[in-house]
Amino acid sequence: MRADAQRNRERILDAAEEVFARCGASASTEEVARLAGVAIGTVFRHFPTKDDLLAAILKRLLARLAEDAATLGGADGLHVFFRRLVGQAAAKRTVVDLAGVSVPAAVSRLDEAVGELLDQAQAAGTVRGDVRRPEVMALLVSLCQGALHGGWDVELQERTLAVVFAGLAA
Amino acid sequence: MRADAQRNRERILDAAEEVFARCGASASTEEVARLAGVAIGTVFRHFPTKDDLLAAILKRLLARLAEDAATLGGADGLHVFFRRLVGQAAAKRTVVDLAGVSVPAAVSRLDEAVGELLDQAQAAGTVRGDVRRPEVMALLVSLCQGALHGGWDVELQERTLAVVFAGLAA
DNA sequence: TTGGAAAATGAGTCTCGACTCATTATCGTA
DNA sequence: TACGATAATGAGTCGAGACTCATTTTCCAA
Repeated sequence: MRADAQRNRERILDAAEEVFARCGASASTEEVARLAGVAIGTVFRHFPTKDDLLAAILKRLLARLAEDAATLGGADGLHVFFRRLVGQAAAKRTVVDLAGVSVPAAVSRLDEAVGELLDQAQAAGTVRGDVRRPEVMALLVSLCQGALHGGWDVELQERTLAVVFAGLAA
Repeated sequence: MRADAQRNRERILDAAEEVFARCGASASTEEVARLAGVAIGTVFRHFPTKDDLLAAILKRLLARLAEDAATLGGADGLHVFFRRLVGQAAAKRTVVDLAGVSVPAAVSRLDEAVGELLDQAQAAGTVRGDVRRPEVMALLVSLCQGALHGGWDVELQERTLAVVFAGLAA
């Protein structure tokens, strides 16, 4: 790949991440091109359809989240991760919006990272033993959706998470 | 209002409820008109914009939910309501989709009904005393969103709700 | 029964956004 | 440097869906 093409590809991904984070997946490709400083045709050369572009940034975001999760651990790693993710949900609409576009590999990596955090929390006794990964992911996703659509303030978020944490511990 | 106008208004509302439940708020007004058996112009005569139509059915749905909640009560009324609502979330996309369209009065009636259920559950000791209405609503909304976008099966739903119920009780 | 107001009709307008492609510009190699 | 391959450009096409309005139909009160 030529150097200019490589450079533009990066610019487009960065721009797309910002635009979709701000306006959700319904933002126009035109807007992405404008922010990236390239013509609309260039965006479509790199990503033949809008879905391809969405999939690409979703993949990046999920990979970043998995990485982030991997740096956490110990008794309350899972709790920290929950709090962090839910707190960002409103700002990063993208992850939350994208029920349609799926990136199996990236999702499963995140899934594993969360499983790891869960194992550690259970070993430390912060989370009871019969809780399994699927419901933890379900709760995480639900809370992110809820936070995004509900516009929670910090206190409500904390109170809501407190209930869930109590449920995981009880 | 003339009799035929009244009749068509009802037909349109019923059709809209079904169409938006099936396809979400992005379904076209044309589709609603077709199912209602009226011309597109008739829909716009009754509801000048698509948002007006969405607001109208949202109002009906919320009123129905509030009514439904009012018939429940006792120690596990809140729990039954949660299970019922989350179970329907995937089928009734409409309520869940509609972050944008708001119908304050209808929402606050639902809010009150849930508050009533919460009071009774707390009186019965099924839910601990320091839990408040806002986080209960937040959890309810989150779980509906999660169930819709995640496509949960019955077991996952039950396991997820079990964690939340434990958190409310603990 | 009938006159006119209210309502319904549906082809047409308008906007918006995804996507195309002929043309022009840029890169990297020989 | 020169040249062909690769990439960028952006005006234009296309389809979809919200909304309009001149015309026709239906209702109902006198």
